[in-house]
Amino acid sequence: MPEGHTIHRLARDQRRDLVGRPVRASSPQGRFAAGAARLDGQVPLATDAWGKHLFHTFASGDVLHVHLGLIGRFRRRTSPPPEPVGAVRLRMAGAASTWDLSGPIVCAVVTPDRVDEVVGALGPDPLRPDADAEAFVATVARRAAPIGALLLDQRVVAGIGNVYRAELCFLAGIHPATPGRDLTVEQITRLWDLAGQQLRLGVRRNRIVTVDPAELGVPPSRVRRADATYVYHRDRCGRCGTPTEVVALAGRRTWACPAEQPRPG
DNA sequence: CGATTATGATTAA
DNA sequence: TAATCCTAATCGC
Repeated sequence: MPEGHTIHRLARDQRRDLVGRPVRASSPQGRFAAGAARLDGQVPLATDAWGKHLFHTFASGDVLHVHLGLIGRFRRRTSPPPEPVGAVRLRMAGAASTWDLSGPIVCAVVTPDRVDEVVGALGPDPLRPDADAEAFVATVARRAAPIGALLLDQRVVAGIGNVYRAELCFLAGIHPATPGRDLTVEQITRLWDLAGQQLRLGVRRNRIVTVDPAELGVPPSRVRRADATYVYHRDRCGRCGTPTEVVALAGRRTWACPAEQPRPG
């Protein structure tokens, strides 16, 4: 679920649902009892996404910092909400909608200074209008690490995860093991542009569909999960049918099409 | 019903 | 590189 598109979509939806009116905060599961008690009754003024980090700034100056990690999830319910389902770390109830958070890797009340620290450690986020594309290009062009590892490194570019890294390399026709410094400026710029396009599509659809739905002849909403990517987690390339190659990069598996992403060298 | 897996990231070794 | 944390869905027996 959670790559950058998920977080930016959540920011947008939760901004509309929660900002400007007091929220009722609670921790049905109990693991965030003190934080929820502190936020209860406070008025969120702004909600912001940076890469995979989500921030809610309250009128008091308190900031709620959430990172979903691998398994974290927000579920929207109608207010007043029904009994929580599963392990709900934080429930934020607004006037018409309630958001239930489970399984986050980070859920904390922090100061604006801490926000600066977190954001300062991130590379440019293609979903932010002010993102510094040049910085991404310059970083990748100088690094010897494989592009498949650099794309997962949040200090290089913020918001890309295991699905998008595989798919972006495929869409650019680049093998993920290619060292960053062996790529041309045009190739790196192409990766940046594709990242922005794909992440924006992800925000709009609220899911990752990197295949061109026209190639499948169905609307995006009816693309099955297993068909939604060209190479990620697939045995065969979704475009040409060639058996995919599995590569371990940055400690995780990624996939490539040997026919359309020739190995470097 | 237990094991495995997952779109993440940090810490220890 | 491996262990670890968070949770829930899915898979195999």
